[in-house]
Amino acid sequence: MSEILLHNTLTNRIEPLAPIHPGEVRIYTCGPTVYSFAHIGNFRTFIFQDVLRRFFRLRGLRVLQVMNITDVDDRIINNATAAGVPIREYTEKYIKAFLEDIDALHIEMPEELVRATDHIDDMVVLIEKLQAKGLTYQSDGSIYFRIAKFPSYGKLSKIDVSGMQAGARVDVDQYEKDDARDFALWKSPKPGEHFWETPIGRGRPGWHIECSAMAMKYLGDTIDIHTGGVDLAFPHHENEIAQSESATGKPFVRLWLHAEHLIINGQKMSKSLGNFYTLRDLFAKGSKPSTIRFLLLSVPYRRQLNFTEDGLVQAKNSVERLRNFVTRLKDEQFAAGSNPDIQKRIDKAEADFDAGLADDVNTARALAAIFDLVRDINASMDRREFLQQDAPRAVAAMEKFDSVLALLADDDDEKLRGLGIAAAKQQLQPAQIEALIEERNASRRRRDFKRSDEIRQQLSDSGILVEDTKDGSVRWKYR
RNA sequence: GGCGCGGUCGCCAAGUGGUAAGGCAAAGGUCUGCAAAACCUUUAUCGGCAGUUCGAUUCUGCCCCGCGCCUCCA
Repeated sequence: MSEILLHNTLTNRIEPLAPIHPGEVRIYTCGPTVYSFAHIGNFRTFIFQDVLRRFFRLRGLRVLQVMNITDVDDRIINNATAAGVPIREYTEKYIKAFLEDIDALHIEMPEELVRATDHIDDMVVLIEKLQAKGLTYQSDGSIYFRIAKFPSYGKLSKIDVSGMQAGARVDVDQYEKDDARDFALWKSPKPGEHFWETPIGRGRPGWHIECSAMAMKYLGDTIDIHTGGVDLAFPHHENEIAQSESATGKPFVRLWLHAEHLIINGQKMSKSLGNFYTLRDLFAKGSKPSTIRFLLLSVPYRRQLNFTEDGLVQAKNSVERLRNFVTRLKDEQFAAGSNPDIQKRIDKAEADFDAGLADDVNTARALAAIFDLVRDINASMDRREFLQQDAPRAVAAMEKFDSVLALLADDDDEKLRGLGIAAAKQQLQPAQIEALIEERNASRRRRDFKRSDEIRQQLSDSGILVEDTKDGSVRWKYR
């Protein structure tokens, strides 16, 4: 097996993965800020890191992934204040929604899902460490990190910050800073605002310190991989580096992986353009979870993904093809024996799939390997060259692929129902469906095809596809 | 202006210095009572110009176009 290569934003090169702890990859992922429902772009990033961790596991590596939940920031405070509830209460519903969303998309739970507000003490300790080293200063009760004390500032994003001036396009944050580039580690409370009483004063943590504190607490001073959306490289990740490396004197992260953004019909997603979608929006409009997952993972993560209606249709049909194939493998009867060529073919597909993912998570290549296999095996089944012993092997290969892709389980309907979303057209109960199919079977037996076709049409109108198989049995599924 | 990404078949998209994977869609066939599924066949010379080379879509330069970041943002 080839070594796993990943693009490192820090060096702008493709580099081999070399875990610090042999056999275990430690990953920190910037999770959602729970001031609202996560949008579809967020999930592009989360699905990327899910594919990444699943691939590591397929390779036999252990994964220790930490994802944070930012449950305190300006928007949350403002919204909670407006709603007249404590921030913890305000964020609860969005955390719950987030968990439901990732479950619907088959995104695995990280080993540690941690909330910022549960780690205030850790952040305070880290800030104190920076204070002790003389890297900070106070202003109006807030504590800032002095960028000038960290000479390599900018190394991740390659941004030359020397030209940044206060007032220009830089948020002066309504506080007095010595240098526009400096960022807040700790913010003093505005009147009426929620605050924590700590040794470094009253207030709340800055956004960047939370990730540094939690990442190092759970993963150590130097972590293997840190992921996030491209927009986070500056300033968020840059600031994480400055804080963490100043505090420990060690490299903070070995590999920085940044997922490109998703755009909608060629335009940036934004509320003002009216093209801002949450997952639930798309589900409500009829998309299946598996469709979204396929679409979001089908384009390699470092490539911008243009999200379109057309793309949804294509993704849906592609998933269908994969599922149909597995159904055929399991349902069809094959002649006894095994075909050595088939095993070779499967081995090749597995090797290609692995090589694709090992090449900086090239999901397009990995998918091509699968579709190649699907076509070849379908053809060999048609030619009767595919034998009984081959079937379980092919199924096992598909399951192996699916341990990374997670698209085959036909549980879309169940997931949607779990979210309280059911397609309006699916009004028939399973018992009614079975009854109609039984009537259709009877019609067919007496060759009353007019009646049988009527019934199929009726079911079709309710979103149910009826298929007659070669062996005479009939099966149905939601479309 | 700085930094970065991209422009490959109708759509999505991989890829290599020696004439281009895969998926979706479309058309025509095979199969089917009809469908569905599946299979077969058909459909590109890789934004433009110049250069390097025996040979470039793949390297270099310039240009055009799209997008992102540089301020909160996955």
